Amino acid sequence: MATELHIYNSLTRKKETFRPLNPPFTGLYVCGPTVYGDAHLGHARPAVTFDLVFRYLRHLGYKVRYVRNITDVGHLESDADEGEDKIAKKARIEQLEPMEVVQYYSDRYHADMEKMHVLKPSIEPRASGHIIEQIEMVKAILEAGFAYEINGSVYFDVQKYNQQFHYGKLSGRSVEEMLSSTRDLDGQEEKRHPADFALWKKATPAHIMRWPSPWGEGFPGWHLECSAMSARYLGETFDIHGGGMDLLFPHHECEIAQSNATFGKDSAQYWMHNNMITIEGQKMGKSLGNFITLREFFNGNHQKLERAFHPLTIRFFILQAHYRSTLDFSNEALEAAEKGLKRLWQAMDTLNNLPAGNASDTDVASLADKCYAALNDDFNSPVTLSYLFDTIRTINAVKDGHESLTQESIDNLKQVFKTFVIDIFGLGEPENGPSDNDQELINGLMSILLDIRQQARKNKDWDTADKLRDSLQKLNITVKDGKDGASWEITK
RNA sequence: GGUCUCGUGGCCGAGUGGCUAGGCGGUGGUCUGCAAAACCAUUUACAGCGGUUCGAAUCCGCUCGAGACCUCCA
Repeated sequence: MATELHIYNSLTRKKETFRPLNPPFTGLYVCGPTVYGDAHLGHARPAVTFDLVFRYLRHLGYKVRYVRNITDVGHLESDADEGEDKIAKKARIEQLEPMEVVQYYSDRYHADMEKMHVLKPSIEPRASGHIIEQIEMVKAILEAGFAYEINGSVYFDVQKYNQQFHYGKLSGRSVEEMLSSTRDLDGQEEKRHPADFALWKKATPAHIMRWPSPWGEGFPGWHLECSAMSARYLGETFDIHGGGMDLLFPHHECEIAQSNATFGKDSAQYWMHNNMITIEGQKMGKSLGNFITLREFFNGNHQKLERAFHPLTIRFFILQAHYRSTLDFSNEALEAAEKGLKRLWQAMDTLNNLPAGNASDTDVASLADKCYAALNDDFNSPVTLSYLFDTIRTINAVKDGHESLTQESIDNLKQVFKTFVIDIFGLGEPENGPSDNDQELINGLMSILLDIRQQARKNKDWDTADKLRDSLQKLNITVKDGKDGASWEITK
């Protein structure tokens, strides 16, 4: 049973015991979104994955500084010189100021994240706010001799770097391979080597987002921002760097190179990569155009969606798979997730009203240990959930009088469920219903209606009873007849 | 073409040398005026072929299939 946290490190390709550099402080950096469109399901994966990491580390007592950037500049359409900045392109199309685009989509991103119970990071820096840091880093790399300037742009000299360091250590590639396999792209004649990448790009006259620099007006390269901002807020070396698997190469490989070129050492100890979400067996991504935005999931407004799904269903769906596995989207899978989540919520409800017995038939004390062991094993959320679901069977058995639990056991379970479901998994049932006053009123009215219906049922006046039930159903209120009278629930 | 990952029951998904996660669906049942909901029980599996082993879904090899990265992508 793992009592210490183990993390799969992409850099070493194995699970390692987590040992922060300066406990209890822990630094976590995750590559955030480029805000030029609404976030889609794929974006939810790293957000939820690293939200779990953030929550769990905090739960374990670490003082976590979680930095997740917003890319608002420097992210080119292609790596070639002629590439257009994604933000600027969107701004041009929509006739907006680039920062207007950034603000608009950042706000929407935040709203989506909040609905999915993704906690805000400790710091959410924007690339455009750290131009100075990036210029300083370019200077340092130039001084160290690992970059060259040409026509107002600065490129990282991969070959030279590779003589002293290992370019490709993260992605398992060699520079020689890259030479032979790199495709020919237009506009690369400036580079000395196809694998070289831009640290600073000269702005063409048409380029809107530009800043002065020692090399003339331009803008920073995409890979640079994460290196500069992580160093700024977490130091030259820090604990965990996360992101999607598709960023492993070249983005993270370049980050490692930049850090080594600047500071002579790797930035992050542990590299974590979440796997992709697929749709019909293929990666869901911007370039393939097969993505469904989170908003579309929330309102059901997409051709491929049979209906809307609650934000927390999306969250549960993601947590039900291990973060390093691909996860295939389908309506059926989401419906299954929705029902599973409901079962979880219902059990927690049941737990609050469970009658205590004199003895416990089932040992529930080990539940917490098992859950911790699963999470300590590289954040294995699906196994943790399976333990909780096993326990739900016991909870229901107690409710039905088939088994019994002592008050102590029940309190223990309440604590464990709260800890894991709400605190760590962030799956607390939302109370987005009416305010307390309104709720009291509704409860009172419902109680009157159900009384009337009960009376009708007693009189075998099925017409009245069913009419009441059907009318309430139209208001999305489901009446459930049970042994001890009827209960109701607002569905939707 | 290169690098890598993966192929688990109707579906989604864990596990990873022996003790058959879990969810959803299906089926049977409890409850019920009926229904719904809920609950209980139950069902089928490890792509194929070889090898290692007392024993493999789990290790090795091959075959077939899928995907990711190599270009922007979470």
